[in-house]
Amino acid sequence: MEQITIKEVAKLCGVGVSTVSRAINNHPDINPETKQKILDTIREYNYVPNNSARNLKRTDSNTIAVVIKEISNSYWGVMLHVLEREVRDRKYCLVLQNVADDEDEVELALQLEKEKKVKGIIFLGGMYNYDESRLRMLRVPYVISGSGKTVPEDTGTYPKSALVTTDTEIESQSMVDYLCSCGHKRIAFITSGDEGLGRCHLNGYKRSLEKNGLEYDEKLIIRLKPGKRIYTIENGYNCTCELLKSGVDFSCIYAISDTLAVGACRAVIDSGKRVPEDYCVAGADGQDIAEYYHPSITTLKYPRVEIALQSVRTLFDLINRKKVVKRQILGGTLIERESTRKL
Amino acid sequence: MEQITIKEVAKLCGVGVSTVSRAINNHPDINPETKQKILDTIREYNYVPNNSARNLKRTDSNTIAVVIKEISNSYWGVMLHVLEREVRDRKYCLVLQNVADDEDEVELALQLEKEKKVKGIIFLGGMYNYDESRLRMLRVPYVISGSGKTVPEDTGTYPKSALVTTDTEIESQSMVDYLCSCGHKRIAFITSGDEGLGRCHLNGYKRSLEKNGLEYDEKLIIRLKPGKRIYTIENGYNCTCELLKSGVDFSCIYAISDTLAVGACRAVIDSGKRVPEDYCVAGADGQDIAEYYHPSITTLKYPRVEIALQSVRTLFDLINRKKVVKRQILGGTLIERESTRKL
DNA sequence: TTGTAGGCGTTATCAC
DNA sequence: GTGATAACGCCTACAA
Repeated sequence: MEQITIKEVAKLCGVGVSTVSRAINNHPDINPETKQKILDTIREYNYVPNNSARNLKRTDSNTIAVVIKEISNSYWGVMLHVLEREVRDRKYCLVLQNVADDEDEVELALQLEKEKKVKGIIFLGGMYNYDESRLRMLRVPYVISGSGKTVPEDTGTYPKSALVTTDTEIESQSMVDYLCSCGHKRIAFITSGDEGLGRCHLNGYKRSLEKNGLEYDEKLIIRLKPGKRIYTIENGYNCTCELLKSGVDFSCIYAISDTLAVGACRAVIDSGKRVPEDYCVAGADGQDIAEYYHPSITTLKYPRVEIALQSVRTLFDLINRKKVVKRQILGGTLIERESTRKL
Repeated sequence: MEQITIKEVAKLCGVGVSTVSRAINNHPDINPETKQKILDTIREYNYVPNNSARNLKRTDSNTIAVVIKEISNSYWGVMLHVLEREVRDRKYCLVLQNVADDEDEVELALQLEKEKKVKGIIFLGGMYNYDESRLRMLRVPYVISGSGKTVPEDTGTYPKSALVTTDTEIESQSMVDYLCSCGHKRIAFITSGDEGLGRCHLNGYKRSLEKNGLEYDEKLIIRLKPGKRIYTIENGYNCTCELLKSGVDFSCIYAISDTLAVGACRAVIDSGKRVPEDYCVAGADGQDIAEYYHPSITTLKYPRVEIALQSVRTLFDLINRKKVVKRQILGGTLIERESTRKL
């Protein structure tokens, strides 16, 4: 069975290629009968238009690209779901592009733009240490969603980019503030060892300690090695086990993701201690599991659905050349649950 | 800043387009100096080849497509991660295509084949009620991974497809067998209401009851409405709450995913009862959370990494026209944990 | 309402 | 080694 092209469909129907094209693309100027006949033939011979050829010719492709840092992270789940739905509601297509830990998201976005003639791009995760000059080369609008600190200034007539995210540093600071207010003086901190997100969290942690007049102790900081799959329960479990074994004194563990916090809880439980009686545990990001774990886990609930929603809306505003807010910082909500208590 | 094409690069360097093409594609017959000069110019002017045009011309694109039923399901996490790595190790690219609950995966695959000239396709999830005649139209090799019951017979010279999965029905049956062996006589069952996976699970459940001489009671069956995001903790929680309120008599809950089981556990706990003392809970699929939940959850651990690995290997074997096993059924492992006990 | 022809950006096949 | 040039499959003026 060979590749069937528009030409052959035309021949099969005894019409010209343009007529077939018109039938496919719902152009108005076409005889309904011819159209029906063509559509039937297409069905019968299972003709599928070649999108590469289409994109080569067309200026608009009605597709939105989502570039995701480590797609295997469960954190993106709902967000992807929302994005998918919203984009589909607007009659656009979605293409997903994973970017591995050692890949450059901007480079991939540049490719995508050329290749798929995407109308816009949403960056999910990463985007801390990007090359701004490369980023400027993107001619399509884009939104940095759920991470990153800023977005280049506009140079053209219309705004081309926007940021929709939480402020990691402030959020982490508020969590540590809360833990301090509970009476904790030595808070172990599980964070990512990278210079992007991990650094922001750490800054927030340090700031809070300072504000609360507590001493910073490097021994309480656990830096997860950058590399694949940092935010796993297993990681949280293992490093907490080590911490417990190390004999370092602490009364509370704060992890920068709920999955890590789950691991931390289990490690405490397995060591024969209790949460929160012996050690308190707090997480961040607000995944479902924090709510349903036993004990339920105190966390910072990031407004993920809201972020996803605003990202799509903002992207379409950019596409439609409307005014947009360049930096939307959405606040998280600190949710006290069973895993923490006042000392 | 305008789109720069290969033509302009050629002009800029004072060479022909074919020479530029050779430089880009690492062809051997080219003067290293010219090549360097071209590469420099490309860098300077930020030329990015248009992949649509490439794909139009090229016969091979060295990309593998993964078609995923509901990508937002956390179950796929590790598998995606493995696939990504394996494909990259073989110097191929990966494109991800989500397929929503109401979309047809085969249709999307057909598109992908034409558009991206993919060398092969891996179907993740779904693929129970596909249109076999459409599936046969795929000319590239494909592997149905982690789900589905069978794969069409080969018609051509070389095998074109393969199946790598667990046997859902048998797995579910073995879990219910186990629960029966613990002394449970009334096992509530949380499953998906669809005709694919949900049906297979239900068959296994029924078979086991029969084998163990137990009566099937429709009141114990909770069918989650097909639609978006079935496998959420929240779903498991809500339907268990209802079940508990309904007053139906049972001693054990078996849910077809670990996330559902987590929700079930929490519902039991919130109702003031204990797991496993008052109600036993078992899950299936073997996600991390089942191991780290408190209590840890008895589950069927599907060999997800193994399935992903075998899927890639098999796909590349198909691509390279090697012999392959058409149906690889990998067995799951029943892991007894804290959430169940002998009555 | 329909058909013809040119071009989109690239690669491959030729000559040179 | 290099440079024209013909495809690749589609869309869209423009002509009929």
